[in-house]
Amino acid sequence: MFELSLRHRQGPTKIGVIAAAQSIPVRFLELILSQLKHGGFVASRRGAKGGYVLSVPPGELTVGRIIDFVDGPVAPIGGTVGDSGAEWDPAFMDMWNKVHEAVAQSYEATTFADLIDQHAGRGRDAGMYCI
Amino acid sequence: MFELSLRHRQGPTKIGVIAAAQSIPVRFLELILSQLKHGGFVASRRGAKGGYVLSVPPGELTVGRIIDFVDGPVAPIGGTVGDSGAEWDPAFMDMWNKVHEAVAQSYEATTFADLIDQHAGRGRDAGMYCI
DNA sequence: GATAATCCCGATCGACTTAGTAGAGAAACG
DNA sequence: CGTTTCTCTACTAAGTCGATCGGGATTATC
Repeated sequence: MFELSLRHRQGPTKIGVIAAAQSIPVRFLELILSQLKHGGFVASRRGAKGGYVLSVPPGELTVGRIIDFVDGPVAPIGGTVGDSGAEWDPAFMDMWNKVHEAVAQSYEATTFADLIDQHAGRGRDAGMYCI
Repeated sequence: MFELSLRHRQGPTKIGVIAAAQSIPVRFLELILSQLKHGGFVASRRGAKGGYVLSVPPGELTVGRIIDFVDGPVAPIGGTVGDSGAEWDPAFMDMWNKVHEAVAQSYEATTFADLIDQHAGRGRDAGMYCI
C-alpha cells in the first residue's frame, strides 16, 4: 500500500515494480494484493499497461483500516460470543480496552499520505518547510 | 500472577489452587510458573506446605514487566541487529514507535495491586468510596 | 527414616497460523 | 494472434502455541 501510495499519481503500478521495491517474491505479493483488492482498497487492470491502483486517495486511507482488514478486528476478547468458555476477570478487560483504544487511535490517526510525506522529508531535514 | 497477587498475604499458594481458579490444566500451569520463576517474578517452595509466592509485592509489579518477559521485548523491528536484511522505511518506524510507546505506557501504568483493587471493587459499585 | 505432598525438568504432540510456491486461466493491449 | 499482466485455487514448509507425559528432586510431618 505504501508503494502504491508513492506512485498513486502515475497510473497503474505493475506488481513486479512493487515486489522489487519491497524485495518480496512476486508470487507472494500477488496473494496479498488480491486480498487487498477483495477488501476494496486497491483496483486492478489486466493486460499490457495494467497494474494496481489505490481505489482510495492516500490522504483518506488510514493505516488502521488496513490493519483491521488483514489482522481482523483486534481484541475480540471477553466478548462472550454466544457460549461461555474462558471468562476473563473484568479488571483485565478495563486494561485491555484502554490499550486497544490507544493503539487504534495511533493507527487511525496515520494516513498513507502522512507516511509518504515523512518519507519525502528525510535526507533534507524537512526541507520543504525550510525558510 | 493475578491469582498469586490475590493470595499474596496468605503464604505460598499451591499450583492446584491456581489451576482450579483459572481453569487451566495443572500440567500446563507448571510450565508457565517455571518460566515466571526463571524470570524472577515468583519464588517457590517445594515439599508439603510448598507452593508459589510473588517475589515482588503486587504494588511494585507492573503488567508490562510480565508481558515483556513472556512475549519478549515488543517491536524489535528495524533494529538492524547486525546484518542487513529487511529494511523498513523510517516513516513506518515513527508510527510503530508511537504505538509501542502508547501500549507500553498503558501496561506500565497498571500494577497487579491495581488489578486486584478493581477486582475487589466489583459488585459493590465501587462501594469502598461511597459516602 | 519413611511417607506423602509438592515443585522441577525435559521431551513431545497436534492444531493452527504464516510465508512462500505452483500452475493453469482470463482479460487487455497492440 | 500473441504478449503482458492480473486471477484463482490449491499446496508446501516452517514456526508458534496450548497442552500432555513421565519420572526425578525436595521438604514437612509423623
